[in-house]
Amino acid sequence: MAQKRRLTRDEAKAQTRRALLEAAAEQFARHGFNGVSIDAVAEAAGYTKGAVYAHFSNKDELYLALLDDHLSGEAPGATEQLESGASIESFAGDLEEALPGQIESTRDWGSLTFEFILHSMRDDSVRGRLAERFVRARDDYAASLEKRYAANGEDPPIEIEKLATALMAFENGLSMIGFVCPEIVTDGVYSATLARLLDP
Amino acid sequence: MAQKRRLTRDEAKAQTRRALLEAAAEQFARHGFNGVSIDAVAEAAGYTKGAVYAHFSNKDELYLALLDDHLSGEAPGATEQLESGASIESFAGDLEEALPGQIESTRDWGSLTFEFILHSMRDDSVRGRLAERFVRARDDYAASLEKRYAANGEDPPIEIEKLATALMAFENGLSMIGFVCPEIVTDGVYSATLARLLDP
DNA sequence: GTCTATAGAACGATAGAC
DNA sequence: GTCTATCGTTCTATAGAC
Repeated sequence: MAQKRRLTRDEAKAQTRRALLEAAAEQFARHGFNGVSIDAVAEAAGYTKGAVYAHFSNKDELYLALLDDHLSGEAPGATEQLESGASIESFAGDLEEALPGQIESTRDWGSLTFEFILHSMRDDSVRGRLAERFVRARDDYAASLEKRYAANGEDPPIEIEKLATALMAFENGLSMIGFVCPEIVTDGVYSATLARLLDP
Repeated sequence: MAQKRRLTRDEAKAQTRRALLEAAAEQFARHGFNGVSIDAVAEAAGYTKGAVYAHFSNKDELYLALLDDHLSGEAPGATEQLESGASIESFAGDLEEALPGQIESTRDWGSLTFEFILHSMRDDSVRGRLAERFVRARDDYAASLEKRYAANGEDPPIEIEKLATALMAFENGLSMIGFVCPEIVTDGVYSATLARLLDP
């Protein structure tokens, strides 16, 4: 309660909105769209249903607002490291070390993404928005790879865009498997596969 | 109505069960687990709730039965081809050709799978059962690979279990991306990556 | 007549909307 | 906080196979 009267009405409104969206993100990620009630979102944010309906006309709109938020935000990426030009082995090893923690820390983000993917299979407008984001991610990835190989004067083993797609597929797939069945995602799966795919 | 009175009780029961499972598969794929009521499943199959609860103790069990049904019917996939010892390139090429059709034909199953995975992330007993299936699939895959390399007198580029996990991750991830954003899953991504990963 | 798969009403809980 | 809808589940009655 440092400043009790420093927020204008609009600021307070924006703050409430943000709190509701954050709470919704966590709840949706944890329990799924249908598994979450407006009540639960409101309560998690420290408000009541009334606040939710003051900001979003219904549950679907809340969801779409969340999607937009999600899409404009940054995906957790390792791009800088890729471009740094460190050896493939050390790069892959670093990533591997970070993986278990990352799976845990990005669990919400990941399952929210999966939630969106699922929705996108049933709603074409959602699918389109998500697809745009995938294309952008692929292009970013490809650009990083390009830089990396150029800096080292090496040639990629597979055409660069294809390699980027393959890496995205592998990473997403591995994280999906890791959620369900961590016992088969043993030490070294990630780094060995990455090294194998990236090695010139 | 060819034969009105040729079904024994057991036959009728089995037929009902099959009809319920088929209806459930379609409904779940189209609307998601939480988006489908037991009533809807029953009606789609031409029965009522009573029939559903006579065959499955609850909604989760219905879902699990669906999973078992699918997984047991799917096992004979690319396995024989893998073991046949054909060259990696022709093997990968064959699979690639089959891919677009497969993505389309398994679209329903794909979204069901994701639905299941998401569900399993939120329910530990479901997660455990799904994880068992993943382990078995990984082991089967690894055994096929083992046979293949042994037959050709070659060595796998990565420890065989890790390779199997990586392939599963890649395939699942690629099919996921293909659902949302087919434009980045260009021709050759699958076969080139597969060849790269399998090449001794 | 007995048994049981199924129909369908009834119940308690919970949701979204306002 | 209320109102209405709907859900998963349980329970009971019944029709038809044995």
